[in-house]
Amino acid sequence: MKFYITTPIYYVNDVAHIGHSYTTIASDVIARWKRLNNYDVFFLTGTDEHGAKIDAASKAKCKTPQKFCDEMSAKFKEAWKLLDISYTDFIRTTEHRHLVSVEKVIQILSDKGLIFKKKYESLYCVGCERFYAQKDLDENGCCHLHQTKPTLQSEENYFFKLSSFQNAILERITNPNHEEYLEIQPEERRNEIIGKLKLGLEDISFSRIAVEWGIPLPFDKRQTVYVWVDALINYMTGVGYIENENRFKKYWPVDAHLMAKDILWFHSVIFPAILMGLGLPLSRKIYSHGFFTLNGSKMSKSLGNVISPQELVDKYGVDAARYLTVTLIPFGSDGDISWEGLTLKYNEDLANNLGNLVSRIIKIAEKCFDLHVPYVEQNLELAKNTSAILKENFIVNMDNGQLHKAAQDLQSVITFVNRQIETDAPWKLIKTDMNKLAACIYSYLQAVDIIAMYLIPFMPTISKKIWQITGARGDMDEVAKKYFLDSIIPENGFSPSNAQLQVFGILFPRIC
RNA sequence: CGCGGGGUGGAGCAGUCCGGUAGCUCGUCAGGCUCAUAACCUGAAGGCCGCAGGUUCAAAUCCUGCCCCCGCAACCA
Repeated sequence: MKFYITTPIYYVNDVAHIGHSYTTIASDVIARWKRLNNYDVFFLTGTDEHGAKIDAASKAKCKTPQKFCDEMSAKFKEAWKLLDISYTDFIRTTEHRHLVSVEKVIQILSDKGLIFKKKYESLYCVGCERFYAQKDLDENGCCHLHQTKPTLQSEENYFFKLSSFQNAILERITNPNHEEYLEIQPEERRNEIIGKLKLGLEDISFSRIAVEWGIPLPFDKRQTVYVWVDALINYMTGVGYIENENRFKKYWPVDAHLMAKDILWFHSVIFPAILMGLGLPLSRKIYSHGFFTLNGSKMSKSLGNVISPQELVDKYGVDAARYLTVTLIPFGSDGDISWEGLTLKYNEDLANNLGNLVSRIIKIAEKCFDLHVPYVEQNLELAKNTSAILKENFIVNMDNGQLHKAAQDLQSVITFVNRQIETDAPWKLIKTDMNKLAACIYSYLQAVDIIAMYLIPFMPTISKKIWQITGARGDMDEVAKKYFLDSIIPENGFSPSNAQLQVFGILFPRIC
């Protein structure tokens, strides 16, 4: 089975901050989870590089737009490398393969009579280089950003007959039985889209005359393709729409789009309309998450309160940074983030709970058996219970994109093991029953192995470290794939009796 | 009457569709344990579930009305 998942392409007028990181890490976690479940995953991310803003930004820095984009795009790649993002391909809208796709798409839509020329007159803000409706302006009729009065300008553009798709889209979004049902998560957002759709759709402009930094229309070189086709089509180019037909056939359509709520409308209305216009199958599912505020206020460059991937990694390490970013706020709703909150969660979930669990088990094994727990009996009871609890909750939550809930499931299972240790009281067994002690430690190791396997999507490196610490056998990914396929625990466990345990120091040092 | 989201113990949230002991994490307090990263385990205190009506044997949950907060502009995923 194939699974095609995407992040949005990020606009290169900004460097990666925690918002970009959130979407990208969440996608990566899901991608890794699907791989563990034996899916053939294609994971696409990339950068959006055309438009007037980029043109202006590059000129301000005395660079050509292309050079500017090369540098900014490279920064995103670096950030994703830092965060251990396992994307399959990275699409840039300035690449040749994309140019070819865009031209093709525009041509097809035009050939089908879905594109037409229209002259219109509207209020144009020179500073923003865009048109505004009266309702978008402030009480004095000025642009919010520049505080200047827009001028009345007319422009002749090519328009797309979006309006003719209204009913078709509505049907596909509202009817779960439709063969091309497009699921939108969370439900509140879905309702919002449906409500808006019912108000009616207007045809939208597909080209710009004054924007040079873009792809020229194949049939009118004086105009460039506007963002809708230029950006949304990346999902097609990325899997080989023109240049690799086999790959495209294999992976299309998109199974999951992740994005923040601001661009949900484009993905749930405009993109489906384009796809229908092209006669291609629609995407299956859209997950839209909320925005972050930092310490209660909006993230903004001018306030200087953005959090960069580098800062997060410096403070918590890659794996913890990934875990914290995607689990601190509920998926779907807006949430507030602060360094205090991040550190609190780090200490609770990772240092006190997960890290300490591994630590207490290994230390006792070191003390009593010199990291070599002898064969006594294969006690798999705890592992089976752990497995059963996770199987019931974690899997459902992951499939619904509820990453924070899946993480909670892991935490409660760690608590479950901690309780078992309290009940067994191995520190008493040291004095009374070394055989029982060995059996207990053996059982803890198996449970930890299972927890580690579920942890792989969130913490690809540390989960493997735990696998080594417990002396588990085999390539972790392979063992995990087998385990997730049939959820059977091997007869003598993942970490066999007499396995050589390892001491790695403290996995997650507490942070004050 | 623009659209949407939200108002639940000190904080942050779940529960609301499919009415019936109000749950989770953190914090606070008390106790236990000592293998562990001053960690872990147990227990307790603390809420008239925004307000007012209504339906019902029974409402946080359904209905009606009202109040308050936030997004739908902006350097943003």
